[in-house]
Amino acid sequence: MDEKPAKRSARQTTKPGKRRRRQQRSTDTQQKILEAAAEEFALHGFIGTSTRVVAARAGVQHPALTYHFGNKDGLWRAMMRGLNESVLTTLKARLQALRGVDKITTLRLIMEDFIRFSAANPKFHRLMDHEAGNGGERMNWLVDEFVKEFFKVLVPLIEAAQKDGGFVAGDAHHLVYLFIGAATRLFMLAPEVKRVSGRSPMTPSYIQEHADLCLALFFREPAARPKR
Amino acid sequence: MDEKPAKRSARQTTKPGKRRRRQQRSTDTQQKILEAAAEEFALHGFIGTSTRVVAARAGVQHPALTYHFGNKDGLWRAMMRGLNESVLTTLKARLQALRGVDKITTLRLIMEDFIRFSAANPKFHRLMDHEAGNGGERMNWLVDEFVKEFFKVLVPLIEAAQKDGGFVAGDAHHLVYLFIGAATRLFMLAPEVKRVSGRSPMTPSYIQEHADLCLALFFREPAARPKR
DNA sequence: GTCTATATTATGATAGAC
DNA sequence: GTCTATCATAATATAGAC
Repeated sequence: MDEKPAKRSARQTTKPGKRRRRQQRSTDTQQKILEAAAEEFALHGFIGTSTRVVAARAGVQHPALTYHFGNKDGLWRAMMRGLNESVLTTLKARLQALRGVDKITTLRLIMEDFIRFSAANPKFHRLMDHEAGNGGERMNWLVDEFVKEFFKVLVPLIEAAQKDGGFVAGDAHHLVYLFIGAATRLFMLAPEVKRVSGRSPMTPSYIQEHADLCLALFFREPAARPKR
Repeated sequence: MDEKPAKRSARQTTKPGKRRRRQQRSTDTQQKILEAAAEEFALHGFIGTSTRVVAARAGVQHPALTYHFGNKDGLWRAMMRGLNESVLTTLKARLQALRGVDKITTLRLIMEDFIRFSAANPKFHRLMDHEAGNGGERMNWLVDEFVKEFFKVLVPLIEAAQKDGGFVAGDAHHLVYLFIGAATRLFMLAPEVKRVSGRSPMTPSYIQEHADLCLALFFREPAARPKR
C-alpha cells in the first residue's frame, strides 16, 4: 500500500560542497544496492530474496537498505521503477525518432529493439514474471505503472499493421503475449538452453538468428525490410 | 546432492490388513502434501517457499514433511518427479497411439496437446522456470531427468516436418523454445493478462483460439489438418 | 504415522554510536 | 551516511511421546 518514507530529506543547513559529496556517496551506494537487488529479486522473487544477501552483494551493511529505501518493499519498488522508467523512456524516444515512418516498419523496429533488449536484460522479464503469476499487490502496481503503457504503444501498431495485411491476424493483446513469450523465453531460460542444446543463446549470432526468426513468425507478407 | 533417505521402509512385522490401511493413510497424506507443495513452489520458488505453509495448506503438521520426504529438497524432488513422469507418460502414450500417422500430423497433435496441458497446468511451467533461470543443481537435475527426454521427442518430429516443408525453417532446439514461449506465456501470466486486457485467458474459447494461433505461426503451409 | 515441543539458524527491522 | 549491536519473528529440522 503506502510506501514508508525512506531516508530524511537533504539537510539545508550543510555547506553546499559537503552536501554534494555526501549526496554523491549516497547516490553511488543506492545504485550499488539497486543493481544487487535486481539480480537477487530476479533470481529468487520477492519473498525468496534476503535483504542481507542483497546488502552483501552490494558491499554495504544491511541497515543501509532500510536507510535508503525504508524497507524490503520500498527497495523492490525503487528498483522496478528504475527499470521500468528506463525501458519506457527508451521506447518513447525510439517512437519519437520514427515519426513519419510507416506503421509496419515502426512495429518491426520496435519489436526488434525489444528482442535485443530482452537478450541483454533477461532479468527484467524474470522480475516481471515472479509477480505476474500470482495476482498480488505488487503485480497490480507493475501493470498499472508499466505494462499498460507498453500495451498502449504496441496494440495500435499491431492493429494498423494488420490492416495492411503485413502482420498475422488475431487479437492484438493476445498477439503481444505470443510475441513476448516467443521473444523472451530463450533468454530467460538461457542456462537451461545451454545445458539442453549445448549452445548459449547469448551470442550475437544466435541473437540475430533469434530476431530474424521471431519477426518472420509474425510478419507474414514481408513489407519493406528496414535496413540495418 | 544426495537425497537423504526419507521414511523407513514398511515394517514386515505388521499384520497385512493393518499395514494396508496405514499405507493408504500414508499415501493420502503424501498426495495432499505433494499437491500443496506444487502450488507453493510454483508461486514462490524453492527458496521462497516455506515448508510450514505447505504443511498448513495440505492440512498436516510440519514434521510430516520431514517424515515423508526427508527434507525440503526431497519434497521438491518428489513433487517434480511426479509431475515430470506424468507428463512424459502421457506424451509417450500419445506417440504410441499415433504410430503410423505422418510426422507432421503427429507433431501438430503433440503441440496441441502441449498447449492444452499448459492451459490446464500453468504451475508446471512456473515450477520449471524458477529453476531454469539460475543454472543451479536443481536445474541440472530437471534437465537431465526430464527436459532432455522432451526434446528427444520433439526435435526429430520438427526436423521431419521441416523436410516436408510444412514447418517453419530454423534450428529445431531453437524452435522448440520459441514454441514453448509462445504457447505458455499467456497462461503463466494469466493474472496479468486478465488485468491488462480485461479478459481471462483460461476460458475454453480463448484456449481454442490460442491453440489455433500458435499452430498457425509454426505450420507455414498447412498439411492435412487433424480432425478434432 | 501423527502429534507436541524445541533446538538452531536466518530473516526483516531498529537503536544508537560515530 | 555508515557502522556495530540487538530485537522479534519465522524458518528448517529434529527429538520423543503416543
